[in-house]
Amino acid sequence: MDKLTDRKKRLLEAVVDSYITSAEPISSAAIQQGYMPDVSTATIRSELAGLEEMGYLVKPHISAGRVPSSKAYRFYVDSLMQNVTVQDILTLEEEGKARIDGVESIVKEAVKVVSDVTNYTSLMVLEGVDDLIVRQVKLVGLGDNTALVIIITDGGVLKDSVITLPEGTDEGYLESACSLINGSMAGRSIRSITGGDIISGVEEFKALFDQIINLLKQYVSGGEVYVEGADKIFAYPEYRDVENVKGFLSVISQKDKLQELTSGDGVEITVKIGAEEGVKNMAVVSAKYSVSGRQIGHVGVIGPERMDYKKVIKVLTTLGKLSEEKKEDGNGKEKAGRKGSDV
Amino acid sequence: MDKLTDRKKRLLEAVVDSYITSAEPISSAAIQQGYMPDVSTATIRSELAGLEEMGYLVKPHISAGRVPSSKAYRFYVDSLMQNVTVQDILTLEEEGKARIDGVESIVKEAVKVVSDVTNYTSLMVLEGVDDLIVRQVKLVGLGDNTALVIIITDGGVLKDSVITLPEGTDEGYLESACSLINGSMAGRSIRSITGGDIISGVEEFKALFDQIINLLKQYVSGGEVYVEGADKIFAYPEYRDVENVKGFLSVISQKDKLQELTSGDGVEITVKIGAEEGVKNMAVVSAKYSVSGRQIGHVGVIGPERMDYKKVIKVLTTLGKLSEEKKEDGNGKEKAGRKGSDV
DNA sequence: ATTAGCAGTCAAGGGGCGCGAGTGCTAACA
DNA sequence: TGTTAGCACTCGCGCCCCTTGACTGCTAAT
Repeated sequence: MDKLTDRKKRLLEAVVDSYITSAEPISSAAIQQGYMPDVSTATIRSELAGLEEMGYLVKPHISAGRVPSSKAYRFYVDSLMQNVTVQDILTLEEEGKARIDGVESIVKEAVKVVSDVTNYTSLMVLEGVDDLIVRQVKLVGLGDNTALVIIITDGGVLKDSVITLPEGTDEGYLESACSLINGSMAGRSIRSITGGDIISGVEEFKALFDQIINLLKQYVSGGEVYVEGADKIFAYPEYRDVENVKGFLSVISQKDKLQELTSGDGVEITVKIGAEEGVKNMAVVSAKYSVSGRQIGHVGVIGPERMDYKKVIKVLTTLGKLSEEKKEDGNGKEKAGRKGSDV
Repeated sequence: MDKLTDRKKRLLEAVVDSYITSAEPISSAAIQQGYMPDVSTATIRSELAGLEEMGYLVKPHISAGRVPSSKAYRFYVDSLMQNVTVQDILTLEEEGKARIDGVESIVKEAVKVVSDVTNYTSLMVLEGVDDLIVRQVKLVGLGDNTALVIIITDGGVLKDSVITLPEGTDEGYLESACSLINGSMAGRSIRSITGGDIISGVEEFKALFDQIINLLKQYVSGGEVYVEGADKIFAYPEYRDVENVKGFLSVISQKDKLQELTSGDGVEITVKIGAEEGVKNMAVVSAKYSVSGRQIGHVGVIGPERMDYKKVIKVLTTLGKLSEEKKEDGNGKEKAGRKGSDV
């Protein structure tokens, strides 16, 4: 009685499936009608009792139908994951026409699309980018002993930052500093630069080096987060209860929490379900997200535990594949040759 | 009976004041106790009846105390605004030590401080920046017929963008394009550049010009929005009701709505209260926000209609003054000379 | 192993009731 | 004329009780 028989599995899927659409406790009769017309409700009941004992199902109260536990959802998505393949490519055209505008706007568009297509609140968590290769560092004097640092990497330009220079420096100083910096940083990854083994040979530039390395460190910690469609949550009846909304809002306002939730170590798709995974009465599905073949973060969806996992996983998988394909593809619309690898 | 007598005014303020802290209907007895021990509750009642008739007060039901209407709040803040002066500078030290990191992180810090100090959800709406002066435009070739455009203005660097070049261009092309572009754009405001009167004299560079102007246009539409402390809202009992939370969440997820709500034309402090102003059961207080003497957007606070306007207005005013003072000050903490500094 | 039938359980919804907070009105008073 | 005390009235709220109906678990027969 400890093992999931085949029928129990089908039953379990039936319960989860129904509950995902109805959001109300599922009775034995309902299952019989919708899924297993050839066995009696009594049989179903006894099977359900078994599943309940195993912790897959829960009864809100003794005379109510069954509701899936987190464990049930877990089972459900796990069995779902087994046949995840790149199926019919969903109409994510929008993402296809990836704009010229640099990472930020692509990301914004993507997160919007995900939210619209799935009808859940969607997330984009950009992560620290410590494996970017620094291509070039530029210093632009701004007068008043300040200069703008522009760090160009193979993944785009790190955002603007101003540093201060020692008293009384001139353009010449900037130029020599610049070439010195490029000499020791260009071509290396951010990780290795911030690793600490880089020292300006020249005492005069030490402070400058330190400032730039600090900037880089800051970027590494990264963690921009975009949330789209937060109000979509009210489409789901569980959010008539303020407590749940509270939990939801609290999660999506904590950037670090989101970061943690969406980061599956290396896995393509991560699914976190329920309180044990830090999201009471909620679920978070997330996938790696890449632009131009480089992984820059994770896209995700957050919603009720009875999320439409099928749909969500499909959408995220598709998006993931799309964004990865670009690697081969250059960033042009035509894919002739590899004449134009990444940006 | 159509005019607000002096006593009525005091009474009105008393009601709003109490309600702001208690969130419960105010009875005549409560007012007598806390504000006017020298008149009887009966008198107060008859006065309140008058105020109610004038539309300042509302009774949830016939045997309940009074609750302020939006009109009452409006009166309240208006009378408040008359004695807004720079009072005791609040401990906004955090803002003082404005970091080196450029606008973005200053803004993030500011919005966080506002939320923490006021204990409301705070907003920062960055606006289109069409009066920035373009200082310099740089083109950095990236190979593969693409180039990075870096537009340096007196307000910082506009974000990274990649453009495509005509086939078969080389460094020389970039260089001459660059100087041509700078020749016609440097020193001018974004508004005037996008105004449309700039044309590349040379046919060869026309496409390039157009792309850059398009980029600028995009920036002008601007509208970055930061929201901090969204979950603080649950500290206030009106948000036990899901409907209100719904309204709240819906407002803070609409960037354009936030933009509209916080933009008071030229006014230092804007206060929008209630449904007539687009925020049912809520209020939004906002102020201009400047960095280094340049106005870059608006900070604001959103919360229940019975917001602690005194506190909020004080905080925002102070922050506004602080950020404007920098204009005079250079951008350093010590104001000796203009020797530079910042950090 | 499955089924029909039956008794048991309990959430949800509705009506009735008493309490108490707070009002409006009226008549008396300064 | 403005203020006050007193009183009757109103109505939301919480409480209890009841009924209904949707389920289940159990048992005995197939």
